[in-house]
Amino acid sequence: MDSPEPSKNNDKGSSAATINTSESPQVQESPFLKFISNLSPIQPVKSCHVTQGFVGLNSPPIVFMSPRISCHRETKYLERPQCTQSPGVEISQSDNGDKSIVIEPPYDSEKLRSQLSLPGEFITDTTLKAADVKNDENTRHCSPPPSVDEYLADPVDTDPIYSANNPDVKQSDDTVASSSQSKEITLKYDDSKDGHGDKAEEPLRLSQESNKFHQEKPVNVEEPEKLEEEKNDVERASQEHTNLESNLSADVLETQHSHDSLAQCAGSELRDNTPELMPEPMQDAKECEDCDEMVSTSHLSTENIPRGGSEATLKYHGIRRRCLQFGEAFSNSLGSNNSHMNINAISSQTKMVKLSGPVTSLSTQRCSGTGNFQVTGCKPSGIGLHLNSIINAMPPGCTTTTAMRLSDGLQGMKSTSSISVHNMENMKRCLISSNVDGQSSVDTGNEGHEIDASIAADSFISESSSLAEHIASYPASAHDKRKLSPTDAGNSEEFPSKKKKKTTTDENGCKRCNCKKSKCLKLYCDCFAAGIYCSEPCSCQGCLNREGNEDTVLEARRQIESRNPLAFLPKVVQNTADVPLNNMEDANLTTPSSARHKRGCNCKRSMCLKKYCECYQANVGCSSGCRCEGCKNAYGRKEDYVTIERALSRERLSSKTDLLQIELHDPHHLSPITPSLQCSDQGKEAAKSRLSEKYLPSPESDVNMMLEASSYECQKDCKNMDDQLSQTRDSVANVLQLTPLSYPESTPSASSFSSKAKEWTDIPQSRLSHGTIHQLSVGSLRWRSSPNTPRTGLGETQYVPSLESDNKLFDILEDETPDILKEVLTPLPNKSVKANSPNQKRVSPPHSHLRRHGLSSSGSLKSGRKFILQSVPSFPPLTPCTDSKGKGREDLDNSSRK
DNA sequence: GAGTTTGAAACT
DNA sequence: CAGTTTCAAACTC
Ligand SMILES: [Zn+2]
Ligand SMILES: [Zn+2]
Ligand SMILES: [Zn+2]
Ligand SMILES: [Zn+2]
Ligand SMILES: [Zn+2]
Ligand SMILES: [Zn+2]
Repeated sequence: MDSPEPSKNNDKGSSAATINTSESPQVQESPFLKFISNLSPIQPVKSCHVTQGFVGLNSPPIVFMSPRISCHRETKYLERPQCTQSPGVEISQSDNGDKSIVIEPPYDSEKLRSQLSLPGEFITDTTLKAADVKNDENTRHCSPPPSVDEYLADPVDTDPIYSANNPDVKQSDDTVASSSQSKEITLKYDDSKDGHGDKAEEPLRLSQESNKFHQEKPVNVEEPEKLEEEKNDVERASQEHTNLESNLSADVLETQHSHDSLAQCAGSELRDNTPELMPEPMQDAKECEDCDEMVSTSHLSTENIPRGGSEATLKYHGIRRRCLQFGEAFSNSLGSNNSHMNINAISSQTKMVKLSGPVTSLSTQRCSGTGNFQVTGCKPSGIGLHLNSIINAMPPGCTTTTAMRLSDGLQGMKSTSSISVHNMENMKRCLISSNVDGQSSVDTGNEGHEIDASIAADSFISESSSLAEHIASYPASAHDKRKLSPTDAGNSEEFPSKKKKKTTTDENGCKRCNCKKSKCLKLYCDCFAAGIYCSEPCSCQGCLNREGNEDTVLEARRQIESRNPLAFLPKVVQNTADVPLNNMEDANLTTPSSARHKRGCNCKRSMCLKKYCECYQANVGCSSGCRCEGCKNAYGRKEDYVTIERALSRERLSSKTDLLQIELHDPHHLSPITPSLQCSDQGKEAAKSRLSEKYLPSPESDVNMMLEASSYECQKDCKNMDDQLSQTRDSVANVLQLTPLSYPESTPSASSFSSKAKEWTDIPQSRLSHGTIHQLSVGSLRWRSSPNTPRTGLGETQYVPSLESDNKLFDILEDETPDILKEVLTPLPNKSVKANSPNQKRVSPPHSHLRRHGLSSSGSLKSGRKFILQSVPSFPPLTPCTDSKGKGREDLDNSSRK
């Protein structure tokens, strides 16, 4: 599990810096190499993941059951908060693995594109650091800004987007450091991707090379410093952000255009996430910046700092990547196989985490031995820790975003593996921000750099099975140990400093539990449910969900799992369609829509317009699996979803063969298809976009569950990270802890989980591979073939066999659409909103964005639809997003209700 | 901050 | 599997 040997070697040499060095040397040479380098970080991880991945592949539950690797165990620890890093790592690993194994050229290109596009957005959103700003500027130059809104607009889906986009972002950030170069680099990547596109070789190369580059890029110390300064001026940044955002968005768009497929996937995610991020990020960013600065100054060298910023972005990227990866995997037969592998690994990892709960510490220690230094090792380990850390940071509230965050974190971890303290801090920041919702984007600015690499890596990893390996490696990372040792533990409740917030949301924006009777060992507890240990911010009474009680916690988990094996899996799953390169926007739209709850909600009075609704809280629309009454879910109505599914199913049936052929022959042709979006313009649009994008298939069945369990691991990592930080800077440490230092680790871990979960879901599909693939192709075909299909389909689709429910819905959908449309109409709100909601980071309701996109993007088509498991965090709450998003709908709901 | 509402989780 | 109870968050005031 510790597999990340390579990384370890690097790490051992020296902390973060060493890592960079090790990798950097080779990479720098060519732009391609840079791309690769970005990706590369993942590679090391890959190896690790792969091993794990294989182990855990098949049965997620197994993961819990068998802790193979000590490392895994470490990860198990939930420390959570810092999800960003760890997730990122895992993702990266997964990506790498994928690449190495199968690699699908198309995917890579897409991923890259998506990443690229995302970064810009993130950066803009985050407005975090100067670097970000620079990036933005760069991006501006490169690309036209038009679509910025779109990204921002879709707050909900943002998470996935981030993951996908992040990688790009990171790159951009790095480039930013260099300044102008960033654009070029991204472009280069795209080009390379495009050129190689289909070839597996490229992906592999990328991963390796990317690693080098990653290290190198991060290395750019100069930028980091700048960033720090800028961070100080966070407020300024916020102002700038707006500007940047526009710029970034433009950039992103450009990138996306180049890489249609990737961009699309990422875009959708980004949109969703970004909105969320936007709002909170500002606040978080400020805080984070302070922290970052502190950290950077004390511990991190300039290099690290930049990474930190990037880390945040990375988190998101990781998520995105996952999506992308999955999608890619689906598209390619090989990819599908790989996805399975990854998934398994993930599941195993998660399991490991649980089991390891106790064990974890040991494993982590081992890994941690390498500690910060081990790049590779750290990454993997970091992932585990990340999850925990992330979780800790964002736990309950963050839920939806958490998954994203986690993934991001993992990515970040991976990319930065070497990062050490700065990264950690960054991660935390990121986490926090991410937790908030979209806000994370603010911080992410810096993160973007890392993210790019991590993202790419993630995507690759996911495809191959590398994820597992990566994950395994995690534990090794020192982070876990440190966190654990310190104690995180305890922390939570007692520590005075941090906890201001009894309320669910942490300062960071992360939410914490307030359990009084459940001892935090039941799913009633958000922390426990998220797979993370309770921490400082928690105000729980009689809490047994602490690091020290690993055994107890594991037992509780096992019991619950025995009842419901899916209990700790990610609640939200995404169907991602492989978006054709052409329509990034569409992809974005799709992603958001695609995500849905596995179980669905059972709302009777809330109309799915308030957070009482899990779907809404997770920023996802209701689906056929929901039993809600009078659903008005702002993210998507059940009816709409149903109708779409039906239509799709019909289309599939009718045109499967045709479509398949088409896709095979001309994957790229898709473009024209936009129809669905256009058609859907009105109320139904949203639903269509979702369905179409996603794929109709019932989310549950198709979508796999993500594993959240891993969160514990993350926490450990986070703790370790925290510990380290604390050592170096007490004052800073305090701050971090309060905020959730989960640091980078936390996010990564989360991401890892999410990624894992995704993998799981994917895997089944992959196994089904042919079947799933077909679907994808079909989906794409659908769009292409019948732009109108959605509508027509809807009307006709009623038959749809697959759909269990909901013919009625179908009808209804048509009528209801207006509300949605309204939302859609208001495109800007999301953007504007994001920044604001201080209290919580709410993700602005996706609809507007999505729909906008759908409408605007017109063209997007999704060549293939894949179900991606987004790792939607088990906790939807994480995000702050809810507010903004929720508000719109809520208002409506309220009025409607009474 | 107290009190109410809500729907999931847990239990029967 | 349904019905009920328990629970903690979301929401309201
Ligand atoms: Zn609790
Ligand atoms: Zn708690
Ligand atoms: Zn607790
Ligand atoms: Zn609902
Ligand atoms: Zn629902
Ligand atoms: Zn609903």
